[in-house]
Amino acid sequence: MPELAEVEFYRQQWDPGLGRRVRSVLVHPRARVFRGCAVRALVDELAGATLRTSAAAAKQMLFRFSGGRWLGLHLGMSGELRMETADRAPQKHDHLVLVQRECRLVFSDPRMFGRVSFAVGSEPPGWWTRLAPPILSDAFSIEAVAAFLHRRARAPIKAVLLMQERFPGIGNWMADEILWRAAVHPARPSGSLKPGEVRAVWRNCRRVCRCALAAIAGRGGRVPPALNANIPDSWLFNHRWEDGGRCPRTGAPLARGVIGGRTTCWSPARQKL
DNA sequence: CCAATTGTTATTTA
DNA sequence: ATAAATAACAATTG
Repeated sequence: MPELAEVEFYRQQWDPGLGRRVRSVLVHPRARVFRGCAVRALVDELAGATLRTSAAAAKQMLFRFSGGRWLGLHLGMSGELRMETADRAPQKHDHLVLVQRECRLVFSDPRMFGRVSFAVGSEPPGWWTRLAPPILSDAFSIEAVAAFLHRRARAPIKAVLLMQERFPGIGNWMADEILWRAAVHPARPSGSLKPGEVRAVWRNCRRVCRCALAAIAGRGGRVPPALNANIPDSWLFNHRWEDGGRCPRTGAPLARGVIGGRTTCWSPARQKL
């Protein structure tokens, strides 16, 4: 599930643990989410460390602890972060639990497409610093987008929007939302977009990221009651899975199909091939 | 039993 | 050789 704004939402779930010491670490060490991770070192090094800061970028999260310890988390398809009371025992899919005095910080992921990583050092790990420039940064320029679409000219625009090396944090629903707003059919070859359409895609990448962060991750620490409770019905988001769903702008029926290997929803009335 | 799922990556195909 | 398409990963739900 988690894309850019959901990842930021889940990052905030661990905020109650900031500035507090980790007393012990509970893991399911054989779980797939630990592939490539030194679980033993993670458990030994995080026990006794204090959670200092956290950050989210793209679909990644990075938690910095005292002593130059870094915990990286990716939520995959079904991951989530929760804060639980101190006495609550880990559930079946709770692969990593940081036990603090007042609460427990839980990473849970039933399908285990997510990932845990751990590193020690004075600088953030390379996988973090090498992430593509954020869509809401100046580096995400229309020129960079146009060049990227040109290089992937034969691939459907829907598939290209899912490429994290240029569109960090965009996932299936955000890609559909962007193309719907830009009035571009998801199956269009990227190289066939006219300059005005490239501009519309670029602009709506930024707009959807900004609006999704405001609606899902909240502002100034105000956390929404439920993950997607604040998404307006004027978005495609609330209609894309409805049976007989209709385009909020035209009222015409929505279409669904597999494009770029992913289930895709679009409004044929707005988005023409 | 079959098909579906808001992600990523290795492998195969063109 | 490169880019695009496909399969695979795992668990759960309808």
